[in-house]
Amino acid sequence: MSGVSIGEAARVSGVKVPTIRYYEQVGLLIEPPRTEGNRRVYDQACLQRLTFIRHARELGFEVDAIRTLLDLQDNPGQSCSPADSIARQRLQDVVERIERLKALQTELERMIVGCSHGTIAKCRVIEVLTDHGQCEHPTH
Amino acid sequence: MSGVSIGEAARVSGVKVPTIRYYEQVGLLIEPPRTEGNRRVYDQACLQRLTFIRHARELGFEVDAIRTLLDLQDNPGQSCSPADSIARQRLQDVVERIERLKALQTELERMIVGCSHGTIAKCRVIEVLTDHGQCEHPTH
DNA sequence: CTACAATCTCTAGTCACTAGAGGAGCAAGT
DNA sequence: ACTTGCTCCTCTAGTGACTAGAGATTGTAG
Repeated sequence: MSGVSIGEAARVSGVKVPTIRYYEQVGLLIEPPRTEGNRRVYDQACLQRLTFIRHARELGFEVDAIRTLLDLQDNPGQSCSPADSIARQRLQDVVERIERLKALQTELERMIVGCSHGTIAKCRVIEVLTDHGQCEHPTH
Repeated sequence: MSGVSIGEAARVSGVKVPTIRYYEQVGLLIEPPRTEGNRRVYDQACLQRLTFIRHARELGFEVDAIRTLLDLQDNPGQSCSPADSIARQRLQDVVERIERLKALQTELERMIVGCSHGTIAKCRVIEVLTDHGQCEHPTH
């Protein structure tokens, strides 16, 4: 017992049905056993794995990184430093992205606040986009 | 005079050569005139348009939004409120993304700090990913 | 028995490029 | 004139992580 259909697996894990099939296709999930009628049957371990994947994806880990993390999870005796470094790499990524987005936020706000809501001819939004010299952030 | 090659246009605008051709293909740029030897020739207006596109892309506007912004720029008599609302939409997007990334940052930091650098069996990174209940942020 | 939902496989589409093949044009040096 | 090497041309296919849809089959509730 305790085998569930793909639909049920989707409901439980929060991963959509086609996405589950996709994960199987790209090798994140091993091919599950089938019923006589050729339907996939998922057991508890598989469901956990799915939840793991969903969670990791939500944290922005790439599928490739997740593959490595899953490999590590499957071999609990190893050093966890690869997992640690993947997570650190991801954190650095996130921090950098936040920085860049904050710069964008500033610039967008300047554009919008400066707009006097008249015609395009005097639109600050268009103007800033046209003339890059008006940017305060030299990052781009 | 004043017509430049695609390579020169790329250098001036900061948009790569294949990307320029791509923009032409998807209709952001009109097809430029050609030399006898079939090479594209860009004039000043085209270069400005390219810079406009690059800048807008750097601010994260989608190609579709840029199409609209370019249309607006071409008709300067109109109200600028569509441009304004595209920019506001984009700003909201950015702000939301920052929020989400900050939550991720927190969670990644908790994962990493909690890791005692032993084996996978005790790895906090893997543990948190496996057991979603350990998340503080209920957003996912 | 008959709807209807859920599942199956397969292909193609998304976005904004990027990479590469295979060929032609062009400018400078020998 | 010739060669070297750069730029340019078109075209197709690949990226990541799915998503959408067609068309067929299976399972289930009334």
